Amino acid sequence: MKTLKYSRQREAIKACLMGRFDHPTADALYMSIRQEFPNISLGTVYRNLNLLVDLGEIQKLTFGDGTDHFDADTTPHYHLVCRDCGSVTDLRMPVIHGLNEQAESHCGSKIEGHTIFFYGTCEECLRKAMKS
Amino acid sequence: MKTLKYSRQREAIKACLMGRFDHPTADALYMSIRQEFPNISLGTVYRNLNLLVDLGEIQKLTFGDGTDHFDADTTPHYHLVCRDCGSVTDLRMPVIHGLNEQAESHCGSKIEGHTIFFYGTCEECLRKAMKS
DNA sequence: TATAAAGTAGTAACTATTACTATTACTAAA
DNA sequence: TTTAGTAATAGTAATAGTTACTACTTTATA
Repeated sequence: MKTLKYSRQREAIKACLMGRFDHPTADALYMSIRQEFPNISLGTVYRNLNLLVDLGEIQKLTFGDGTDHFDADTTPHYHLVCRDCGSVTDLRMPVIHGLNEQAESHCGSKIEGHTIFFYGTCEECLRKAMKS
Repeated sequence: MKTLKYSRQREAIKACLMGRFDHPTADALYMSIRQEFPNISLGTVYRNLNLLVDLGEIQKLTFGDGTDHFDADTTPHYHLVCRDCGSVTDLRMPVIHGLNEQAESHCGSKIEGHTIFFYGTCEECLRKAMKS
């Protein structure tokens, strides 16, 4: 089996993601990290992000804007996607208790997890719309 | 403004999607429709699917397997994605009442809708796993 | 240190999707 | 019914996001 070996790039990627709460895409993260590692490769960013997802240290968010986003917070929580500006924000709402079990009771499948994405207009865009 | 004009291809795409419940991708649908329209173009399938989505006649499902799936059922319902075989099935579970409002009460945003995807193992894959 | 294995940068390749363009099909009015 | 106007199509090229490949570098171990 392949044993994981330390890499400065991977640590930087992880640290960078942990330091921001805007659920960046691989490319957005790449842009930030280039300030520290000017010639890091986009492929390295993708490879490490996927590796960290496989290790369960971060999670990938896919919701239909055409690109994957990443989140360093792996505790269960839900997201709001703004239809105006495309931003992704955490909802400070408690997770729905027993939802997997509830769904399972309606079918013969084994359910292990779920995702919820809410769609609407974020606070900032609402404020902007007010002003104009 | 552009007025919608009848097209046999669009009707066939819509009819084909309404006739199946496996939430096909654009390409899967293209394969079926080619039996009726041997030289329909994949671009035509994509364009019409997106048009039908914009008209609210079908919905697009994006959940992280890399390709979009389509569903002729636009009434609110939730989906199960099988991690084994990749199939997408409808859950016969009632929608969670007042969930958008509940989420809205936890933030200053305007929420208009949500999607839920459950992940696990579908009935068929469970059965197969039993046997082996 | 020397060696083996994992990781990287840079680039090419791939996949899903959209855009473009010349031609065809639909629709409504004459 | 023709005809004129416009939407839709087939076929192909282009794009975006992501993954794969390869020669070289870094890390871990003895």
